[in-house]
Amino acid sequence: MSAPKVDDAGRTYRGAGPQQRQDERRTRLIDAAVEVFGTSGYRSATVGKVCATAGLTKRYMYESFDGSEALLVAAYTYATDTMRDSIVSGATSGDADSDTRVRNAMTAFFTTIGEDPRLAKIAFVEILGVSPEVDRIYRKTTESFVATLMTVAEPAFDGSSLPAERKWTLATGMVGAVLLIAQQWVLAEHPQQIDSVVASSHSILTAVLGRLTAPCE
Amino acid sequence: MSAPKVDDAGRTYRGAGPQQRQDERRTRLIDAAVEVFGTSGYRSATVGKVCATAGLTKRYMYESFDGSEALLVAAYTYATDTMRDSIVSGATSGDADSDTRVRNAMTAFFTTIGEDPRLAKIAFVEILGVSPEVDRIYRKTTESFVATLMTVAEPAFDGSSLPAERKWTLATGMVGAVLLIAQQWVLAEHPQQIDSVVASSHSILTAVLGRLTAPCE
DNA sequence: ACTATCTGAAACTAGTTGGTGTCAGTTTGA
DNA sequence: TCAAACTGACACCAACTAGTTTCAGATAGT
Repeated sequence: MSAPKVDDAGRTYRGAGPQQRQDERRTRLIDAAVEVFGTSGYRSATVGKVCATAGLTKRYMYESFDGSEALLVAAYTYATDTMRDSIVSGATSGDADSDTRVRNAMTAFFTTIGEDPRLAKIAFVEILGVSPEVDRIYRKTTESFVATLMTVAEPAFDGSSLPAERKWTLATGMVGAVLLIAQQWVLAEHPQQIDSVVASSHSILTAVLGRLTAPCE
Repeated sequence: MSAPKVDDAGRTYRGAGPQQRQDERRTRLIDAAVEVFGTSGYRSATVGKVCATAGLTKRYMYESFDGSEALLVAAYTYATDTMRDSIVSGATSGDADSDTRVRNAMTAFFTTIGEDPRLAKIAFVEILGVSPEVDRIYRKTTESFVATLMTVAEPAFDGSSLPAERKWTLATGMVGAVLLIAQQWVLAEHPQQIDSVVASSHSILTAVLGRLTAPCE
C-alpha cells in the first residue's frame, strides 16, 4: 500500500499496471485475429501467424485464451457486436417512421460490413463448422439477432395474432434474408451498389412485417 | 475385340468391368463422406476416417479424388442436388395454384433435410470457410438456387417492373430466409414441428412474391 | 495350371502445428 | 546499484496427417 496498486499482484511496467498490460495484449490479439481470420481464413491460420500479426509471442496467446478456438470466438463476438450496434443505432435514430428506421438500420449494417468485410467474413463464413461448441455459439448468436429484430420491430410483431413460435421463425427468416444478401455481397466482392442491397433488404423486411399487421389478402 | 470390352484398359473383376468398379468405389466414398462430414464435421475428419467408413483404403481415395477437399465438394454437390430435386419436384407437382406449389416445395425441402440432417449440415455449415476455392463453389451453388427460385416463380418475377439486379437480390433474400430457418432448425435438432417451419417459410416467400406483383401499399 | 492383373492392408516419409520450456536481456522499485 | 519481475525470441517435443509405396494374396483369362 504505497502507490498506484491497480490489481492484486504484479508491478507496473512501461507505465502500465499488470492488468492493463494484459488487457492491451488481449486487444491486440483480437485485432490480429480479425485481420488473419478475416482475410486468410480461420482454417489456414495458425496460432503463430496470429501472434506474429499481433507482434506478440505464443506465450501471451495462452495467457488470454485457451486456444485458437477461443480466439476465434472472441473475434466473432467482436464482429457481431459491431454489427448489432450499427443495426440498433440505425434503427433507433430519430425518425419514428417505421419504414425509415428499417432503411436506416439496413444502411448502417451494410455500410459497416462494406467498410470492414473482415467482420462479415468471420461472422458469415469462418465461424461455421469449426466445432460443435462453436456451432452452438453461432446458433445462440444468431438467435440473439432474431431477438434483436423482434425487439426493434416490436409494434409489428405485437400487432399479429400468430403464435409466438411462428413469429420467431418469421423473424429468423428475415434475419436469414439479410444475412444471405450480405454474405453473397461480400463473397462476390461488392458487385452491386450498397443502395441496391439496402433497398432489397428493406423490401423483404417491410413485406414480411406488413403481412404481420395488415394482411393484404 | 472378343468379349464385353467396356472401356479401354483393364479386365473384369468379380463380375464388373474396371470402370464400373471404380464408379462403385467412388460412390461408396461419397456415401462415406456424407456420413463423416455430416456427423463429425469436415474439420475433425481425416482421409483415413472416410476411407475406413467406406471400407476402402486411401489408395482408392486418391484414385477418384485429388484430396479431401475434392471429396467434400462431391458430398456437397450430392447434398445440394438432392435438395434442389426435392424442391423442384415439389414445386412442379400437379396443382397450378401458385400458393400450393410454394407450400409443396417447402414441405418437400424440409422433409428431405429432416430425414437426412447430414445433408443440411454439409450444405449449410461444413462447406463454409474451407478454402477460397470451395467458397467460390459455395457462392456459385447458392446462386444456382437463386436462379432456380426465379425460374420456378417466374410469373411473379415477370410481373414486376423492378430492375433485374433488384429481382436477383430479392430472390437471394428469399433463399436466405429459407436457408437460415432450415439451418437453425437442424442445428437446434428440430425443436419445432415441420409444419411450423414450412408455414413460416411459405409466409415469407408469398409475402415477398406478393409484393412483386401486387404492391399492397 | 499358370501368369498377369487387381485388391487390401499396412508401413513409411515428410511436413506441420499446438503447446511448453528456456534464457538472455530489459525495466522497475528500493 | 542490485535483485526481482517482466518480456520476447526461439528451441523443442510429441502428436498427427496427407500422400506414397510395398507386398502378400486373391481373381480372371487362357
